[in-house]
Amino acid sequence: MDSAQGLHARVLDSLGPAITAGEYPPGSVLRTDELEERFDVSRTVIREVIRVLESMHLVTSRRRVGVTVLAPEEWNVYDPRVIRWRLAGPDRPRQLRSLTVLRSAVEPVAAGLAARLATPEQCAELTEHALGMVATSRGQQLQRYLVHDIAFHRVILRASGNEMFARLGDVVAEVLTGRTHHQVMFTDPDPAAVTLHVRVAEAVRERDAERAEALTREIASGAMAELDVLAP
Amino acid sequence: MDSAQGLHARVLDSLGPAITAGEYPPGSVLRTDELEERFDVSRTVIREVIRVLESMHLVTSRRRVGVTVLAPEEWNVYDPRVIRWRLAGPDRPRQLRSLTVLRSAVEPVAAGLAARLATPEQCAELTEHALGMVATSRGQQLQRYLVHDIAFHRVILRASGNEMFARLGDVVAEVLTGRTHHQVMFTDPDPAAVTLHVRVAEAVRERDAERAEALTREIASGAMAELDVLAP
DNA sequence: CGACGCGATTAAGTATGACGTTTTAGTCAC
DNA sequence: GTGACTAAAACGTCATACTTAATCGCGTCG
Repeated sequence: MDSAQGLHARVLDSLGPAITAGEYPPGSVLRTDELEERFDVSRTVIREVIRVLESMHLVTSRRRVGVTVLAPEEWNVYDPRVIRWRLAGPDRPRQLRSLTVLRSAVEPVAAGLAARLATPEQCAELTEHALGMVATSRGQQLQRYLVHDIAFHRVILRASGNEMFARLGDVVAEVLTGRTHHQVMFTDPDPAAVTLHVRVAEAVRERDAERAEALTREIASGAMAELDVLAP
Repeated sequence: MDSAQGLHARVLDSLGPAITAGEYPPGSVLRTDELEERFDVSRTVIREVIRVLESMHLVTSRRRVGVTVLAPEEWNVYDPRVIRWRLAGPDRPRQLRSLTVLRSAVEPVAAGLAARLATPEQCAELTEHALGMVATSRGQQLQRYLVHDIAFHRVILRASGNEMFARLGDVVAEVLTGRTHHQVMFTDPDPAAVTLHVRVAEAVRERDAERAEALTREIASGAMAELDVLAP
């Protein structure tokens, strides 16, 4: 997933998760030359990493003091990398909850907008993926089901015409992927959820914003309920 | 607002807005040594700036090619700085629209959650700021009104107990501030909106989630309507 | 005895030159 | 015309020297 093509990327993908995992409690101080030695890279690389972490508000760098780890409330929790790191760490349940609540707020509104704004092509994509979900919802084809599920939600968010909603596509993908991979999900997807997706596609196709929004709200409720079962 | 305490910060606050303003169309290529000369700083500084811009997905850096400006769809539109830059540039109307739609999706849900989870202290703060809004809603006290308005929405978002909602406090503040400063708002705030805020505070205090959510939806509708008047 | 201030120290910030690495493009041979 | 090989261009990394600002401690003054 993380290609880590450069040295700084490698260091970042090591240090970032460590911070979001709470290995360095807020207020901890890191010194650049210490990190230099720890990762066996030059100062250039460390400084670039620090700058990026700083831009995520994970740390703050002050002269004569060092690089201080910030409190979680300061973090840029919308940064896709921060989300991914937290999903991979001990904060995972809490993060999943936050994201699911966010989804439950955004996706219904997005679906309503999509019903008004979706292009014929997007309607077609939506239907296609909904049917794809139906087709792969039985017989341990979770992997392929997931692809359609993600694509479906992506299209909804994109079709809403709101760039900020569209950008949440990655977040939703992360959540759905996480659900499939990390969680014990031996059983096939809930048939009710599958049906709901089909009906959302229908509502959007028929430009019925109210219904699209209401149905998506149901999907979101389902996701919340599922969360109560699977996350502490 | 931007203190720009370091060289890299200064360069960033010059290059970032230029990119989000579309001065460098997607696909444009910047070379580091060219930037070095343009800003009269060392490679160290330029490289750090590039790394941060890269982390915002504003640009991508490839060997033998240079630093390529990415398409707006790629941008991390949730990064507070990107939001600020876009609000300050020609993309402002579009950005305001996106943010207001986002608010209209999130804030009602946040208010509903706040009604269930707000601490007594937060309830008190809410009431205080609602009353503050009432007190300053007449007689050209926009500046002081704004403070209470921002604080009110911040408390709602924070009281929702969702860290991702809480993080939108800055965004809302940016939008509300922008409305007051950039727009021609000679008239006093809409009395209906003020009343709605008071009633939301009431609903939260009485733990009436449904009502808090519905009332906040009305506030959001108002903001959307106001936008139709003021943004192209 | 306490408060204020000045200097010394420390760690980040900046500059610079050298070298490595990757990717593209151009050329030459077949 | 196609292939491979080479050369150049731009970023990536390293090492080092120097600058700047913040903090700590010591000393002086009130």
